[in-house]
Order: sequence, then structure tokens, then C-alpha cells
Amino acid sequence: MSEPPGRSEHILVVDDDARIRQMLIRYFEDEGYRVTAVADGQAMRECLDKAAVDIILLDLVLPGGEDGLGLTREIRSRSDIPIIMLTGRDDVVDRIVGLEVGADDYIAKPFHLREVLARLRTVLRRRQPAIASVSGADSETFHFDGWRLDLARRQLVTAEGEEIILTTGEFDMLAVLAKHPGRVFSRDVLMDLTHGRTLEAFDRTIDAQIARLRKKVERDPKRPSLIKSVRGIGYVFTGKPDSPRL
Amino acid sequence: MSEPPGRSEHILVVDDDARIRQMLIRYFEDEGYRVTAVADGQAMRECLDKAAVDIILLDLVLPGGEDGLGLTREIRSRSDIPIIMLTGRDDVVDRIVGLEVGADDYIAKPFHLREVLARLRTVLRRRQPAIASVSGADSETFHFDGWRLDLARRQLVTAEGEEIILTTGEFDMLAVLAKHPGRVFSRDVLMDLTHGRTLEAFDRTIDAQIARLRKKVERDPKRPSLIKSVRGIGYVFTGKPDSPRL
DNA sequence: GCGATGACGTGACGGATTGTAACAGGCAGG
DNA sequence: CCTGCCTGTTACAATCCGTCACGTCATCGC
Repeated sequence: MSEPPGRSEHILVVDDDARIRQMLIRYFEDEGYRVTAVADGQAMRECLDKAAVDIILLDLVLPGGEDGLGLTREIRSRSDIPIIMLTGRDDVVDRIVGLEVGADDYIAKPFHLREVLARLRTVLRRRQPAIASVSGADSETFHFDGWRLDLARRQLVTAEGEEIILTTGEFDMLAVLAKHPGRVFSRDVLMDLTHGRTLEAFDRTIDAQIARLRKKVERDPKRPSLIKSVRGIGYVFTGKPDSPRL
Repeated sequence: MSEPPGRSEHILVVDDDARIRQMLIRYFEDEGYRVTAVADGQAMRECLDKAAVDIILLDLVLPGGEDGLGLTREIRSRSDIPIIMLTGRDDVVDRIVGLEVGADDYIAKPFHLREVLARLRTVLRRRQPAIASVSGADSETFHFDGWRLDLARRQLVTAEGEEIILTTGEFDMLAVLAKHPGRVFSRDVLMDLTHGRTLEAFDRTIDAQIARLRKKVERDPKRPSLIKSVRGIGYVFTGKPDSPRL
């Protein structure tokens, strides 16, 4: 609750909407933070070059051909500064991609200022490992049965070196499962993690997506070896993790 | 709904909202569980120190600077107690992080009590290798009579290298038995371990499942050599463990 | 030994769960 | 506006497995 006495945290806001910048500046300065607000990626770089920044609030969509995802990747390539992404309400895909690219959290617009404050404090407090494993430059690549699943490039390559083209939804599903081999995911959890919404009764969305995914990645979709069903529960990734880097 | 005879599972609830604690206590005690409910991380530690706990329901956000993620990490660093995290509806990030940090499952608030019960039983029954399996410790493979039972991949391979396709229920049954060669399991225990529920009178569920399993894994199902019956008691796994891979 | 009794094996049935083809709405790209 | 891809939905097929029914077998008292 109390401020760190020595110095206050420095927040960098990147958003092209002047009203939002103004609103965030006012609110967080009232809360005792130092705030710098800029409108685009170039100004962001300049700020990062000359001032110490503790956390970045980054709008996902920016004018001038740069978007938050690219900027996040850029920042992550050389720094661990916590990043909270501001996204549209329903950009579930972007959120997941954002996390994979190295953002620490996101907040959907429109947001309540109190919520932003809460998330910001959480991220600052949490900082350390958490997503840390994700933030490693290209370390987010999974190897199993000779296959390679590259989260950054969003591509899947077989043991024979052939790339398998997956749709966005298929890739997200596979990514969630492959990240936790041996873990049984319920359909609820899968729906939440891949779609950001809750499962309705008699909802076969997950099943259909799994079937389509199996048709692409399983040698014999009738006898899956990578993704197995667990009756009454959900699905589990049963690929055998290789020792990475071979 | 009779009590599990010997002992009941001990649930530790960690939530700062007294109403939620009260609600969970009442419901789970009615269901025959023992419940301890505390409000913060410190109380949680004290409880863990002095009592045996079977599963933890952990609120993600807690007062006093500690949150569920940190506590989960802390618990995981020294124990495998199953953890179910209680999260706000939209904290997708925290859920993902939660799973990565080692939680076994999560439930979004507000929740239905029946749902909590279902998840809890699932987790208790299927204590997941969670992150542990990622490290490549493939100790979760059993070898007997030249056969190989791979728990992570959920597959059974004969001495001739042929895979035998088992259903979810068959695999779970075989896994329980094969983990403890020579130990006689009563039907009650098998029902509990494979279905998470107690055996009703005149319930032939286990027998049927054993019969189906034998038909797939026994050379001569009439004269079983892997899974033998113990009249009046239950079943015992009599496969000869090989020295695992030399 | 012999029938009674109870335990176990197992085929069959059907409700529930899962697989999947087909369709259509939505959306991006032209 | 058209076109093609993606994906949620629907309907139906396949599978799983709890239950029932009946047959066999072990055990026991006589």
C-alpha cells in the first residue's frame, strides 16, 4: 500500500490516443508514480534510451505501421522491463501472442483505472521468473518425437523437416497442450486458454478443433499418439519431449 | 453418499473472503471431507507445518503482499500437494502463469460448488506429473515381462514392440495395478483410485473393467498371468518387473 | 459327495461420451 | 461484392463403460 520511500516507479505509456495518455498520466501521478506518455514506437525508443523505465503500458494497435506485438518483441530482445499490453476487448489471439512474445500482462479496453493500477502493482511485484521462461529470446521452442514447435515463428516442423501448416486456432491449441506434456486439460481450461471464454453446455468447439488438429499432426488420426483423449475430462499431450537442441 | 470409511481427505482453503471460506467449509464437510480454512499465506504455512493436507484450494489474490502465484511456487519448491487455484473471471494471464508455476488446475470465480467438487475429485484422482515430467525424468515408465507401460505417453507396448490400444479406463486401471506389483487391491480401493468414487453394493464396475482389460493384455484371458483375482478381496498385478532398461 | 451359497467371468444392452463430416456464418483479401 | 479459408455448430456414427443377467466355479456345512 505505501509507496517505496526512496523514489517512485517510472511508468512509460505508449498510446496514440491523447485522451487515454492524459487520463493515465493524471491518475498515476496522483498515485505517486512518475509517468511519461508517448504516442508511437519511435518516441518510445527515445524515452527508453534516455530514461530509466520501470514498466511499460503499451497499446496493441499503433499508427505508423508498428504495433504493440512488434515493439514488445523488440523490447524483449534487449531488456526485461515489465510490459502490460492494452488490447481491444476481444483480441484473444493477440493477447496470447502478446504473452508468448513476452508481455507480462494485458488489460482489455475499455478499462477501469483502478484495475490498471492493480495489475500494474501485481506485475511489478511479480516480475521475477513467471513468464521469465517465456522471455528468453527464441527459447520458446518445443521438441518432441523429433518434431519442432516454434512458438515465436508459430510454425511446426516434422522430424523429416517438413513444415505443417496450422491455422491460428490449431496452433494455439497445440501450443497450450505441448507446453505441458502429460498434463490432462479439461475442455473448460482449454476453452479458456485458447479462446478466453467459458465453455457452454453441449459445446463441441474443443472437440472439433482437436479433431482438425489431429488430422494434421497425427500419423493415424484414429489412433492418436500425440494428443490423447481422457474420457470424461479432456485431452492430454503425450508426445515425448526430446532433449532440446539437437 | 457414505463416508469413505478409513479417513477423509483433508482440504486446505486459503481465501481472504470469509463468506467464501464459510461456504466451502460447509459444502465440503457435508460431502465428507475435512476442511481447514485460513485467510492468508502465513496461516497457510502454519497449517501445512502441523497438519497433513491432501489438497489446497488457493485464492489467487490475497491481502498482505502475498499472492497465490508466489505461494504456489513456494509450496511447489518443497512439496507435491495438489493445488487448485481460484481466480477472477478474466485473469487469463494469471491462470497461464499459475499452471506454469505448478498449480494443478484452476477455477474461475464465481464458481458452482458442484464444479469445485468435481475438479477437486479429478485432481485428487489423477495427481498430475505437472511440470515435473518436463524435466525428462521418465521414471514414469514400467517394464514387466518385456512389456513397457509408459504413463506419460499413456501407451502400452508388448515385448514384440506392438502397441496395444487401451481406453482411458483400461489404462488407468492397469496403471494403478502395475505401479504396485504383488499388492492386492480391493475393489473399493480400485474404484477410488480409478474413478474417484466409492463402491456401491453389488457394483460390478471393477469386474467388468478388469475383464475388458484382460481381454486385451492377457495371452489367455481364461488363465490370466498379469492380473490375477484374489477371491473375496480383489485383484493383484503379477507381472514380473524387468530391470528397467540397461 | 452334494447341494447351497456366494463370488467371479463375461456377453449383451443402452445411455453417455467422443469422433467427425458437413454446413454456414464470419472475416480477410482482392 | 466475390472468394476462399477458418471455425462454431449441428447431426450422426463410433466407442466406451456401467448395469444387468446368467453361467461357472470355489467353498462350506451336512
